[in-house]
Amino acid sequence: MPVKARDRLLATAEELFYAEGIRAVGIERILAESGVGRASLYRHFPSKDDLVVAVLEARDRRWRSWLAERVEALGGHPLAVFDALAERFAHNDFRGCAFINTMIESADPDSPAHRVAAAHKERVVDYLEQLLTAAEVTEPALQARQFALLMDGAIVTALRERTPTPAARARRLAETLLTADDPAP
Amino acid sequence: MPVKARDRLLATAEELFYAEGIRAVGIERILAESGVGRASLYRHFPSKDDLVVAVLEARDRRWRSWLAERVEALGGHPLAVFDALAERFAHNDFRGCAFINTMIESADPDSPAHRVAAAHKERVVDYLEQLLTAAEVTEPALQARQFALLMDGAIVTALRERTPTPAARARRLAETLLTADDPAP
DNA sequence: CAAAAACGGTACCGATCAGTACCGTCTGCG
DNA sequence: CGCAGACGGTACTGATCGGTACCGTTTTTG
Repeated sequence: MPVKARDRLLATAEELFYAEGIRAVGIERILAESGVGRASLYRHFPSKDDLVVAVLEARDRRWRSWLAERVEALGGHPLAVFDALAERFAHNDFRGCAFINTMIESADPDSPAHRVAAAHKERVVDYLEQLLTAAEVTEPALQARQFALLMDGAIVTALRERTPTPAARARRLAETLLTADDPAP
Repeated sequence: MPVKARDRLLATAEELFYAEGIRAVGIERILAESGVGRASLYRHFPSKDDLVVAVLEARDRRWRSWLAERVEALGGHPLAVFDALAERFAHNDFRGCAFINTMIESADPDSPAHRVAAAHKERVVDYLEQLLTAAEVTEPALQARQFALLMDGAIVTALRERTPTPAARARRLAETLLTADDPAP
């Protein structure tokens, strides 16, 4: 057990929160499955909410760097984000977007968890805008939001249908978007 | 108090579940805000899960008949579904799609609530296919799933951005979809 | 009109929730 | 080597969870 208690807590909490939901997972479960003592948890995180925020912030960083890495590896084209999504949808432990799930579960928009989740999505939109600007697309800011809408639609649909195909379908939609708006009026 | 206890329970539970989430709302809250006695609740619904299912089934019927009515009133064109969505997004008590929220909150795909929510989405896809078939679109079955993806994407985005604009943006995406695939190879 | 069903209110159940306090032990570092 | 901080384990708190049992009253209905 070379890993520190704090890291084990974050890893266990992230796994359980993603798989079953934040509200559905009690402190007891996290303590049992991580092997961390009760006092140690509250020494690192004053409350469950603080643990939730820490988990989401870590996941935000990891998820976005993963996306950038995959897009890079697939050629750097904006459409590659949908190929990256398809990879994630294929995992059988896929359970949608942790940040969408958090915004839905933590209904209050002013709650810390909700804010962190919303901030993540904005950062993703910013990244998409960078990609689209680099690809010399017209109106990259607007197109980035269209891409984000397609990504979230694909994620929710994949969660519902339990297949990776929505990624390919969203990609086709994004293609028609780019080709249709290329010759601007 | 002309309304029966059962109806008041369904109405109160639906409102609270939608606004704050199923898990976040306890039986106590529903009893207090509906003015129904404890025994009466368990006489009509053996458990909270049964109440949840009954609420979702009622909402499914009402939501789909509302959509059909709005689309009819807006001319019957498939794209009208996005105009209907825009109306819903404008309400300040909009909190996304109750069925998406339920599938996320009730993570287990085999749970009764999750199944009812998934069944609702399938019925919406069926309705979209009818609309697209009537509009003589090529491959209506596939296009219906594309429309559903765009609807869910718009709903999640509207929840995130807290504006009705994602409906218009999803509609534009659907338009390019229809015009691009009209002249099939 | 009277029997029956539906009703609202209250007390209670065991289980679980997040969080606190204190314990003895282990470990890394000066 | 010694000690300070990090650690795991246990016992406990008050609050709340879903659910049961029983109360007397109101409303419906045959």
